[in-house]
Amino acid sequence: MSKRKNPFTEDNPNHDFCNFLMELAEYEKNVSRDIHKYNVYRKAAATLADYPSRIKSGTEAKCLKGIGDKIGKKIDEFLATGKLQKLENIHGDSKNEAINLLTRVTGIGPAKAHSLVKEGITSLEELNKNTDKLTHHQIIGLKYFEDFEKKIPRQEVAAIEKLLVKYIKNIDPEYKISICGSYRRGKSESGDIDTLITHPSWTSDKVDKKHKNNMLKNIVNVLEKCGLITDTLSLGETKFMGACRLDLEHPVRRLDIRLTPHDQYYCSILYFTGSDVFNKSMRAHALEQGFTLNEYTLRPVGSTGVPGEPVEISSEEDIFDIIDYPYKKPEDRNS
DNA sequence: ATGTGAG
DNA sequence: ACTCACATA
Repeated sequence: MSKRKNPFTEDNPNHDFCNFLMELAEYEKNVSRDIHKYNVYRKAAATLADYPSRIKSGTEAKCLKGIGDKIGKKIDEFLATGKLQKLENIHGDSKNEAINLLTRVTGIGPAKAHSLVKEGITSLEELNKNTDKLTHHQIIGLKYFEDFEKKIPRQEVAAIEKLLVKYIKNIDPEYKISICGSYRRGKSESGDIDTLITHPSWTSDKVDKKHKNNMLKNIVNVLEKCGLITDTLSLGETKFMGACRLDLEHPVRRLDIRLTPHDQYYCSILYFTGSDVFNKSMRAHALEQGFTLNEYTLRPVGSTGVPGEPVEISSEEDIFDIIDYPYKKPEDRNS
């Protein structure tokens, strides 16, 4: 997923409160470097997003978990004036605006943004003149700044998927390829392309490091040769992060490829299909049934709390069955 | 080894 | 929450 900020776009009755709380959260994380305040604001926004009716006052809000005096006051101010002075002041400060801008470049986080601003680099133009201060990842992020913020239409992801499958199966038809994320959940637009690949010959019990090493590198090499992959942000044994493009008529898109052991493929697919909220509730359900579920495996949890050996899984449905959770098609996992 | 960043 | 990759030291 891309650098998105506000998951509360739903038509919930308190969505304007959620918005300003998330703005305050971003400010605390990126500018104040205060991760605790960031978490406090996010928690408050999350509880308000869950609340089914419109909040009428700060006092009412304070009854909710995660909302205290300070946030209650802010809700009152917002109800009375339609804005927050604190936020107005933040937006009026060009240093804050610069940090918020720079942070939108992939690879630049709060720490790097601060050091750049301290050196007087506050715009993309300035950044372009100072690429010597950037890592490779950050340079690519800058190069495609506009493209990377564009949403990807579903049919374009489908076209890229077709090419990925064609080229990779051409290396070895036994590769299994699936694009997860919001695309698999049926969304009409995606932020990036999250690809999972496995091969029956590679399972987690085989610690065949050299072989594994070359598998992903080979795939990336081929995709580069045919012009689909345009840039590499990072490339390890199991994870590629980079950029691709359907053709010259289309923007450059963020592409991630993960190579997963064959016996862990379905847990990975489940995990990377999301949504985050769905994953959380499914993992919670698994725990109630005495299992622990993660990106790799489903394991029974003994009375001692120590996880046992992974359960053998041969489809996504298996996972639902074993923990007795009603099967949900990817399209129904959006919350 | 440690910090930063991504997902 | 947790893992991975990369840069720097």
